[in-house]
Amino acid sequence: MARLREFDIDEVMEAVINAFWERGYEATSLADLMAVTGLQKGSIYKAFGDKRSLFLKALQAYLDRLYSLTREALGNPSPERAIAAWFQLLSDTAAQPGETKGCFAINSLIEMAPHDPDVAKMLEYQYSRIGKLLETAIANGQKAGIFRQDLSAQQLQQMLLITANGTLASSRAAFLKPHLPNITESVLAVLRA
Amino acid sequence: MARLREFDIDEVMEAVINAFWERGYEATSLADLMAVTGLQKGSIYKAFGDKRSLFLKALQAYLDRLYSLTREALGNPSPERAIAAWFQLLSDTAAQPGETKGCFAINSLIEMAPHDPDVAKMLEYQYSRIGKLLETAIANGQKAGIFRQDLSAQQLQQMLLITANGTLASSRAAFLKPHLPNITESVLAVLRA
DNA sequence: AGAATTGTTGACCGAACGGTAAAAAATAGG
DNA sequence: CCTATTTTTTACCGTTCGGTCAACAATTCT
Repeated sequence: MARLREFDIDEVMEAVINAFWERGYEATSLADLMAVTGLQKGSIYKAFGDKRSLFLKALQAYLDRLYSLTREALGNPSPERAIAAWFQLLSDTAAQPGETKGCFAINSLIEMAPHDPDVAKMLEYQYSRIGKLLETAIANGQKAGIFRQDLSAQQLQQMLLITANGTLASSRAAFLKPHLPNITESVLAVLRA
Repeated sequence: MARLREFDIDEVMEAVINAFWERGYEATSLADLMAVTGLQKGSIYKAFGDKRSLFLKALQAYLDRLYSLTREALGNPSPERAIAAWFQLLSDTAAQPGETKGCFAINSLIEMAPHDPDVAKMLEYQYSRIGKLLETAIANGQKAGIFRQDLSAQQLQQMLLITANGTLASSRAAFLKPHLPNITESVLAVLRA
């Protein structure tokens, strides 16, 4: 009953995610967003609301996609392969050769979580649901006798989550990227019984 | 032979460090810096140059102080106590109760390292010199038979550095802080032979 | 064809940004 | 006391910021 949208909303969202991912919220201006999307200011506001709303939607889309991929990886019936696949997933998204985008979630955690309750809540839920998947995989490994049992599944899950955060944070620095490939095998060595 | 400065330059630098530490480079305006220092714009420029120069000086001062404290902690003759003291130091600076400042170095790594070569170089050197101290402490523990030897001192050092990064990054989120106290003992458990 | 509705465009807004310069104030030496 | 020098203050600059609005274009239904 009216004029129809001229752009693909998913394509635009993808471009927006990449922009915020690379430069963060503060350093990404509306002019930048116009450039990467090819849209005018008015169209962006009509479709997504103001800058902050757009950012929150972009972050949520990123988190959902990452959670979905995490579930696939950690769903591997072999606990060891599940953990390895998960770390491989993190490396792939965070440390693509030539780029230093890191992880949109970690970047946002550091830039915004302390001062933006909405961002903090989104991330808290993300860590909660991923932590559950991780703990299950670890507990499976312990039951099978493959993983060490002197530390609880919860404790190991917390440590792996922190290590993952470290990997993702470190992938923002070109000079730390060479160290990252070793991490997966070190983590697995540490997990083994 | 002229008018003398009315403020203590170290006190002002301390206030500037805290401001950039808490909110990052982009989100800290000159108005903010004037507020926390009690100085006028002109005085800031006269004493430290423009905003970027001031930031670089603040970051460098922070890095030097943190390196000095790290050397003390890792200088403990007991390798196990050295590592424990170092993690305790990181916790103390990053996770003061009620605050979520994290680590100025990690915050800057994520916000600026990918786009600011000067910041990247400062951090690269910082990681290099701290990595050396860490590797020495680990190698000492291995020679003494206290630490595991199936992974090289270099590999363990890389993993501990990444884990430290994860701890510091995670301390920016209030909801992750409860997990941090367990990390030190987990790390030590993982290091032991 | 015309009315109603929605998307696109581009000009525009006030506020905040980082940065500058000239004037005023304060010190030290002659 | 006067001059030279440096800091402090204040007003001001051009630019960019996020955000708005009215005019125009395009589509669907009657």
